[in-house]
Amino acid sequence: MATMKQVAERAGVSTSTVSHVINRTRAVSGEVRERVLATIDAMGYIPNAMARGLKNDKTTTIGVSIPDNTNPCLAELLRGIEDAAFEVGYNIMLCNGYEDPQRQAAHLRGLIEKRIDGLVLVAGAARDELAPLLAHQRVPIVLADHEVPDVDSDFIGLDHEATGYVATRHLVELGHRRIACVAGPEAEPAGRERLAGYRRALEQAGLVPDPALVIHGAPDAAGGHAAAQALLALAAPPSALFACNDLMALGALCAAQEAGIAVPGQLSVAGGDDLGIAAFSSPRLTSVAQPLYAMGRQLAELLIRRIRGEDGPCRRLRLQGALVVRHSSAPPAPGH
Amino acid sequence: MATMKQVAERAGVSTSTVSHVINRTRAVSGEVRERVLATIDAMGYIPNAMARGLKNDKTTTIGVSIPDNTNPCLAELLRGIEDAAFEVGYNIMLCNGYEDPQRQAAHLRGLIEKRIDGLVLVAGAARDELAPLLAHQRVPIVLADHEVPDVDSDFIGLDHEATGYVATRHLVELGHRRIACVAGPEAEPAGRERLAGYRRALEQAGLVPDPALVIHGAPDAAGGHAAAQALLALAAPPSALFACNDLMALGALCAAQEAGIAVPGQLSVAGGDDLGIAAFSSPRLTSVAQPLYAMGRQLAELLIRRIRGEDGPCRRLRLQGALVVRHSSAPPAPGH
DNA sequence: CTGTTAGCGCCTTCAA
DNA sequence: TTGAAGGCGCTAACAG
Repeated sequence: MATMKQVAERAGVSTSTVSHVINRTRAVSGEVRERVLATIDAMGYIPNAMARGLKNDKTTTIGVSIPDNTNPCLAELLRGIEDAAFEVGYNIMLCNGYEDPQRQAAHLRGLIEKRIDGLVLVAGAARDELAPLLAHQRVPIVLADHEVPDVDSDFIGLDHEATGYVATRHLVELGHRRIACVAGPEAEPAGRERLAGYRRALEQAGLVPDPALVIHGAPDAAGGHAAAQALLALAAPPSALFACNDLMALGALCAAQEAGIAVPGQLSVAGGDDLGIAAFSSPRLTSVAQPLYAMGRQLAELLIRRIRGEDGPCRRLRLQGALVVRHSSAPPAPGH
Repeated sequence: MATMKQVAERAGVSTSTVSHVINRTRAVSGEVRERVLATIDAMGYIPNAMARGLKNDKTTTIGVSIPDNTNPCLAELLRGIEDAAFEVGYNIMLCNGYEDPQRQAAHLRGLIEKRIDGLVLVAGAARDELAPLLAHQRVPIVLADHEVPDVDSDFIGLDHEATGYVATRHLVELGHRRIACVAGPEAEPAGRERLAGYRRALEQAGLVPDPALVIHGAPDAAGGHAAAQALLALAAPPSALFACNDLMALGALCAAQEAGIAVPGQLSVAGGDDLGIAAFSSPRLTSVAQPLYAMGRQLAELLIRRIRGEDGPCRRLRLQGALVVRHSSAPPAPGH
């Protein structure tokens, strides 16, 4: 692989001249400039970012630590980050943490060795193991969706409480009185907030939340399926159900279909992410769309602004979702 | 951020000693070793991979160029790559190419500047724009699933033809005679191969493929929905349908439900990826599971072996899928 | 067992 | 308008 020195020799100039024509950092005579450019082209010379970075103390690379890129929501977020970063010349180093503190710490260590300019952190797991690593560095960090108590980084998240509220209010307005909630694990903050929104909507409508109608489970299709199954087997089953995320909602749809319960005829279902596939489920799912892609973009943009030296107090942003009504929700059957 | 020189001064030794205790690359007296380790710890020193890489001419980073990390299949592949790479100390730089040659070329250029040790390329778009960039470098490359005519890289892909064959044969064995195919864009190699497998299964069963039963469309849920709609509106609609991928199959399920066609009662549906959500669609989807995660792992492992100097002829591997029968396929209704 | 030294490829004063 | 030279942080001969 050609080096700048080789280019310089071949073009009969000094390396500093080559450097300057590449970076347009000082005037170079037209003739010399052409010659240098020509030999760069002929040799297929491409600057070495390691050498450059060593000098300038930057890598134009940002790390992204997320629980699992396979989660459709995170995939969308990741895409937003990559797009925004690419537009301003940054690359993304992807790290799947799987909620495993050990693994996250190992990843972070690697990222610091490689001197990433900044980090987007979707901190699923505890941050305790990360603290010692971060102690001596000053890597700009933006937190995505999951806040961390004792840390003063910029934060952009979703308004989960509003999501639960909006979805549930929709069901209330349709006329439902017995509305269940298919919730994720109790330990998960996002799910807990959505559940809180669900409760607020009920209370506001003068309905007393029935504890039997809230079921916690794995935040995936299997969890939603199991929860819905349990709900439908109740002596007094709900006429509507809010699932804290779309995967659970889809699982609930599956359970209803298998139990011979018509959706939305006998059971209305609303989800909470509006995944792409939600628009084509059977029936099409009513959900609350989350601006994940936009959030990814904003995360990257904010981080890069910080990297470039913008200071000021930490930002704290909560992005709003938007209810999308489709065919899985309707007024309750007369009897209910 | 502390440097090795600072550690050396503080510990009262030379930088080479520090280097050697870090890399265990020559004997160091126990006492000195302890002292160095202690000050490294105290100062929170973390080696600079740029400097190290500049010296050793490597980055322990591999680039991954894929069309779109949001595609569930690619997300799974990506996860496999990241996992396998992480296990041996490599990081992943993610680049979404979106089938855009310009963008892919820009990404590749950036990756070369950063001197990635190797590249996993899922070459959606043309490789023509990449060739000039690669001309002067010798970056190990492994191709994933999409072959490139005039290139001699290792290749690991899926056996799409077999996928189409297996899914279709399953429908044939169920007793179906009029079997449609919901295919992706004609230009897409993977889809074309699956379609070929579909045809082979029909011919082998002595059935004459009816051109009216093959519909090309966008390879997503919307495309599958539209195709199924058209199929169901036919004077002589099919009693079964093979969708080249799960997203299309899910779209087809949606279209059938909306048309009041029972699945599998009046229409059997089989897909081709076995996405996670396929296990919980309504009804649960019969599909052909693809070993995407394993493929990602193998891709990374092979690439890293090449990076580490293993030579030998180019590998060419085709991984097999496995039929998963669920509730969307059944024998045809007596009338058919 | 330990230190000195010469680069890796690039940028950037400082001189000319 | 151009070149020479030093140094970014680290590794690896080469000497002791």
